[in-house]
Amino acid sequence: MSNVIRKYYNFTMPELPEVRVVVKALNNTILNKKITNLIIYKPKIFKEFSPQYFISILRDKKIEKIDNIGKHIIFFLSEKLVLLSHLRMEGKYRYYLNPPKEIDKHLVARFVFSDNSELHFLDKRLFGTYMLRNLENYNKIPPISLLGLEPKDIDIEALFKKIKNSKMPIKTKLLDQSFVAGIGNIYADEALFASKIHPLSKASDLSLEQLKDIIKNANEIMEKSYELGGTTLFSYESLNKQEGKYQDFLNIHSDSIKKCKVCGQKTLKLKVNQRGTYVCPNCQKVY
DNA sequence: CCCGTGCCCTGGCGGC
DNA sequence: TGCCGCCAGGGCACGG
Repeated sequence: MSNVIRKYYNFTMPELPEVRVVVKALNNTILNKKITNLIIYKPKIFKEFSPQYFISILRDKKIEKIDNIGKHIIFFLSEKLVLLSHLRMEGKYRYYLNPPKEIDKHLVARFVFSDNSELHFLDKRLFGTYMLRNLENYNKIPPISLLGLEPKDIDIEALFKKIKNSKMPIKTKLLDQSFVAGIGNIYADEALFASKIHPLSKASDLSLEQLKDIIKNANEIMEKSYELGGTTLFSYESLNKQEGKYQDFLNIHSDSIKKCKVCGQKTLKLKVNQRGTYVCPNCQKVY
């Protein structure tokens, strides 16, 4: 089988539970603080406007609320300003009451607050993004307007209509944020494993019941992960390096899981849509 | 419209 | 030990 990958890597990125953990921590930390300065070290991730514009418009704004839609972190600021933050693979936040003098080499930007505490954004690969929006338009234009609903909110019947004619593998659909928001590579694998459905199953070949099962499992798995502080492998950390505990509960998406926890047979690592994909070929059937 | 491919970016790893 | 080149991936642009 040509799509069996023999090299093993352990990478993970923040998905919906991890983003929710970060948002919760931010709400507990920087709410109502006023930004007095923004210091940008890596301008590349500030999109659509110049870094200077970000600095000038964010200065003196108060952080009124932080929320997320799918994997996007949304900072609601005073004067109807909205700042979108996407962590992508390796973006992370750290908060300092007393900021260190030494600058981390991966430091992208420092938000300096009026009490002299600071929120730092770090990103090893500079895949993260910042975008500016306002309260009126932030959910009416991309990227937020393109997002589907999160598994907990989604209408399964409507979702089923979308895959009726889709020849794509079900895993590819689960990773499509306009189909369902928040599922990434780990939880797509975990949800499909829990549902005993092979990731390469053609989306149109699944029944309504099977789709219902996948979304229900995805929601339950991500909810449990959120309660445990998310999955920490290598790349992800919540605010201030706090680690999640869900990695202990992963059933398939890990290089260290060599044998299926259910049937004991050897697990496989495949590529689906360019994404590393873990599967139990015995438990997970191709439809 | 739907789908597949390639790009972005750089740390870390395999290979020598 | 050190250096080189490849690989990881979420979202988007682009082309068929």
